[in-house]
Amino acid sequence: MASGHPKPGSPGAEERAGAGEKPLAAPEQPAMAISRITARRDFLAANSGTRIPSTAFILLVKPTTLGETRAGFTVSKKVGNAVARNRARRRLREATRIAMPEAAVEGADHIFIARRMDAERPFADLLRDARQALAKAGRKLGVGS
RNA sequence: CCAGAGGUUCAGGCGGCCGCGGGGGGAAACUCUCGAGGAAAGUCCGGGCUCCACGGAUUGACGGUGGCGGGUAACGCCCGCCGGGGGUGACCCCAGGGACAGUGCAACAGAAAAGACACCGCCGCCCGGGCCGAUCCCUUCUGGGAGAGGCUGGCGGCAAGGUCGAAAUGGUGCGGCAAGAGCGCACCGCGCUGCUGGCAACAGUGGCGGCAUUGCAAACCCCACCGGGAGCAAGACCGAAUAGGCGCGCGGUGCUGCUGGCAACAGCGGCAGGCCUGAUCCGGCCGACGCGCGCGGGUUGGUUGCUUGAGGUGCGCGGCAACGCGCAUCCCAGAUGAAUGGUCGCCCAGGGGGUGAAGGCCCCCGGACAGAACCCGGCUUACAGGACCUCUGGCAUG
Repeated sequence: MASGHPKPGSPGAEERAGAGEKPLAAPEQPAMAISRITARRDFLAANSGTRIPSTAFILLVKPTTLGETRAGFTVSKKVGNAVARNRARRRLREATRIAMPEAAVEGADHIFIARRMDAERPFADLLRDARQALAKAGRKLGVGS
């Protein structure tokens, strides 16, 4: 919340707003900011996006007009019990935290749907899968648009 | 030392680096701090809390509980005790009220399964019938007759023994008898009853009775006691459009009788309908439709409820115990597409392999069940591997 937003202005200029306006990709920002998808309608909307299957997950990418890059995770009961589902979601989150700033499609929604073998796959492999899937999505959409 | 019984407890540890959620500080950069479980699980009981419903009496239905006493906010939980069963023992198991209120069921096997029976068997009598038949008599022969005895049979008595079964109409012993039998007696068991002990369940004991009284109530049932419904997606607040809606006041419903009126209709009386409970009674309330006044908003999102509580820990006191009381001290997750993760190193347990006489050394694998969702008290189920305490039986030593 209210991340970064370095204000070039003088610190003395007390400006009470700040929270309202969205920072539009400051030029000095090294990587894109990733926010989280939580609303059900956004998940449903992403169903029509580009679909990239991988070993431990399925990636859905859907460009939006919001101007921000977002990620969401879907872990159904097919994955296992509550412990297995938590673990799958956390590992996916960690992998995307590392991989997305460098490889995500800017301004698009990314949905990761966990598969059953998610929890067993070594983390290094999972991370590589995420990078490859994101790169593939970038190529597809780049060609498309 | 071996085998076993009961209980308590842990749930890998430490440290880098990069992250996540809550709270505090700060103008900011940032920083400090807290962050899953014993079952968080199943949602099977009991509560708190919230909203809804709720006039009284009687009765019924449905669900639950079931030895006694205690603990508790409460319980179907816990503790202690009683009774029954199992074990050498420590200990363990038991829905453990009622089967002379009624109905029902008791498969198979077996002679017989509920007020019953006689298959084998035991005993007595009958010798009448059938079969076999040593031997003897008659007859030329065929054949006929007598006939001890055996087998089979008939009538009656019996239920001890055998057989079947989950269960067989009390058990053991002695007497008794043709053989037997509670037929008689003693003890045990059972029923009724008195006394003593105990708050009680119940125990002990005296008298009487005779074998009466099969089992199943986790079959219906009977008895006693208990029980409103829904759940934090409860509920509250904030903000926007349309429609339905809701409350109050006034007039006011249907059928029918009489009276008045040409009629519309009016007056008086009786009956009816719906709701308040499944039923009955008492009691209460409502009204088709019209007019007037007032209120308010399904859903989605946000905020709240939301974590300080029948709370944890320590000490003391009371109690056999469950537990209670007092004092001190601590604050210990609050997410909501849902935080507690990723990775690396060392150590600790575990498994496998290699080497060695062995202590050991090296390598590989690798960490049970499982994730808070309003909060407590229980129950049940899942669980790698440990640690500790108490007790029992046996062996050895002293």
